[in-house]
Amino acid sequence: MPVELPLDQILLGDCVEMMRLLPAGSVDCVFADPPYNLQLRGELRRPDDSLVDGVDDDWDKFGDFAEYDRFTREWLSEARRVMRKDATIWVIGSYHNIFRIGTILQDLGFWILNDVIWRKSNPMPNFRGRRFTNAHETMIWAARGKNSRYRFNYAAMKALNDDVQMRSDWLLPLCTGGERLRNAHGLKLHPTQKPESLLHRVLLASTGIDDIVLDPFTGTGTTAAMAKRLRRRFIGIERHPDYAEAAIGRFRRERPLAEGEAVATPAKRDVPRVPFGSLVEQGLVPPGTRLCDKSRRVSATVSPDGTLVAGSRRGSIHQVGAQLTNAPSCNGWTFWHLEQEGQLMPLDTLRDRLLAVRAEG
Amino acid sequence: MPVELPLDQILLGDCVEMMRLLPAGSVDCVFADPPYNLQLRGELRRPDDSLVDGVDDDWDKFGDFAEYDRFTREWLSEARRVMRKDATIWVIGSYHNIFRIGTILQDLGFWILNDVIWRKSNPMPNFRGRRFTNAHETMIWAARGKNSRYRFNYAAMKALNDDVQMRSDWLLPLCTGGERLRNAHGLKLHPTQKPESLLHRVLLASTGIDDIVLDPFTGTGTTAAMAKRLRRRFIGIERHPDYAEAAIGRFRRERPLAEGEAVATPAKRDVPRVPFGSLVEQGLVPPGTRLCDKSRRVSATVSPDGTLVAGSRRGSIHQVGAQLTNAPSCNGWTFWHLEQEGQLMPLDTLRDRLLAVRAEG
DNA sequence: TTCGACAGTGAATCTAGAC
DNA sequence: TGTCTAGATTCACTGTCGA
Repeated sequence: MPVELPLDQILLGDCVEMMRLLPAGSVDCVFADPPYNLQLRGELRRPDDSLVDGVDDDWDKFGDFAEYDRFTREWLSEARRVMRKDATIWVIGSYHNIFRIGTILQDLGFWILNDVIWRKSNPMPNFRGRRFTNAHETMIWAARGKNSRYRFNYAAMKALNDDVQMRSDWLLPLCTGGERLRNAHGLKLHPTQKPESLLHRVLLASTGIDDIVLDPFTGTGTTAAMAKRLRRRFIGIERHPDYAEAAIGRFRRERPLAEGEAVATPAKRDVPRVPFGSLVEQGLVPPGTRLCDKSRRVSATVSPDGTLVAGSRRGSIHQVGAQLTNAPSCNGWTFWHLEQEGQLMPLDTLRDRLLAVRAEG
Repeated sequence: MPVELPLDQILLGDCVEMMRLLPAGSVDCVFADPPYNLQLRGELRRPDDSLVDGVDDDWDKFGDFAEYDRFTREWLSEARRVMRKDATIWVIGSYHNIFRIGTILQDLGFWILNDVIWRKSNPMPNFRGRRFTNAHETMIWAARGKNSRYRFNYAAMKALNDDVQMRSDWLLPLCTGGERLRNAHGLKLHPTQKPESLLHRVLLASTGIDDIVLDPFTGTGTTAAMAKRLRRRFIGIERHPDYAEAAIGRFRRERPLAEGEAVATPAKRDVPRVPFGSLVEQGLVPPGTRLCDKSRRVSATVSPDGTLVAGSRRGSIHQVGAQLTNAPSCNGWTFWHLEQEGQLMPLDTLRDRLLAVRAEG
């Protein structure tokens, strides 16, 4: 058994084998982004006929659920051994694998603290229109055991979120632009590089300065870079020589923030956007309601999906308003009115009411 | 075996036993809000409502997970039997139980379509400041099997969301105010009554008018009420007499939307088909018209029989479009454009016009 | 320099109906 | 059950190029 921890290094090799070389109870926090076990069946094209570059790498191929479960149990068991009693672990995944990971975490004795939703501000759309846009990924945050006295930097999280408690859903963009590592041909080096903002928040929430962070699936080293920037210590493991090399270079280039430097970058405020459909769903404008314009010249009926119907016309509040008045465009929020106690009230007013209620909550 | 389905009824009893009485392949959609086995009032109850022995913190013991898993496998297996081949199921839960449910769904052969996040606009804050505010619940939406040709009302969902694709994260408020059922003392009747807006969206997304919806854990009957309002058929099961009674009363009081008012935006596939030839016949696109793509890179001439000719190529608008772009397929309706007053207009727009004229005539 | 048009792209389990 | 084909299907953002 080695007595020294390989701090601030990225080890090349299989994560289970490499973790076996680490002493028990030696790390404060684990962040893991394991293969998702996507099962893509064929090629997918965008409506403009361009090809989607899907994840078809060998490292994401598993025979069946049993094989994936075995793999998951193995690396999670080893990670648990390496964790201090009060350490916590983050695991990120999608619906393909996250349920299996959550189950195994619980079975191994981890104590789930939160499931945190990474809401992507710019996800890939669903091109075939057969499902909801897959616009999020799930992270499970768990302590080593039920009685762990884990670290949660409550005040830092609150400060980061305009002085209200940080919620379990985080709105963050994908890793794009200059942050994305590319090879000599300009192609992305890794198909699933995570954004720095995500790891920044994870480490800020659950670790302290000089804490030891382990990432058993380092990839291109986003965790490594953020750990160094935030003055945490880091141990990385990566099986792929190309990824490991890129991560090592990235880690070396990264500069730690000056000691004591403010590290809280405020969260991007979620701009409230209210589709007309929300007013319908939430009962402020029930389906079947009759709307009319200010002068009661034209009218239309509200459908359950928030469209208006007027004779054979159906469409959004804006579209139907424009059609009925033969105008090129129309602001349905101010055009359409609701009768309440003999008074006509524009939809706009109702929307303001919904926003006011939300702001209170 | 009964020959008649107990439609628009709420059955009092254990959901597994009651589902056994239903014929296989008989329902179109299942919505289930199973018990979480949270520790309420210091008691931990098993799925069969028996009290867990000993201290009140036993949920982490493997034995209890095993018991919950057994219960979950049982009711999900029975639900699957009752589902039509193309039916879908929704299950809602939190991090306490949703990972186990997701794993078992997959193991039973269900095919996950989305995990949908209900983001609560007004969640309960975290009082101890030891975790992130638990501000969401997770729903899993799955088809009965991998090859199910399930229903997804894409156009209705898009309309509901201001004409952009509905995402997998939904912002909706908790069930409060007048919607919340209360007993004679003004106390809430059910600890986790779901908001009507949530079920409104679920049913609008995944069912059609007159579809049969099953809710094996009816509780106070939000699914029942929304099914009736939206003119779906309903089968409910509830074990607790107080809840069943409340749900039955609520279901009886609920009024369905008028026929037609319950209709949402139809899928484009369901709109009457217009052959391109009829645009030619009716003079909207006279024979000899020159069509081109959006960027005017390729062009073709319209024949009297509605085929296109480009050099030596002749065929349907789709075939010629595909050939000229070397694409495996092509939607001629959106690919080909007509020049009108210097502007390029897709054939799709002309088709919409023809349909509108027909509807009025 | 600035602006607009256009092209490119991201962890994706992505068709339906007739024959 | 398979085979064939008509035709349905995208959002937010970044970067480049040309005027």
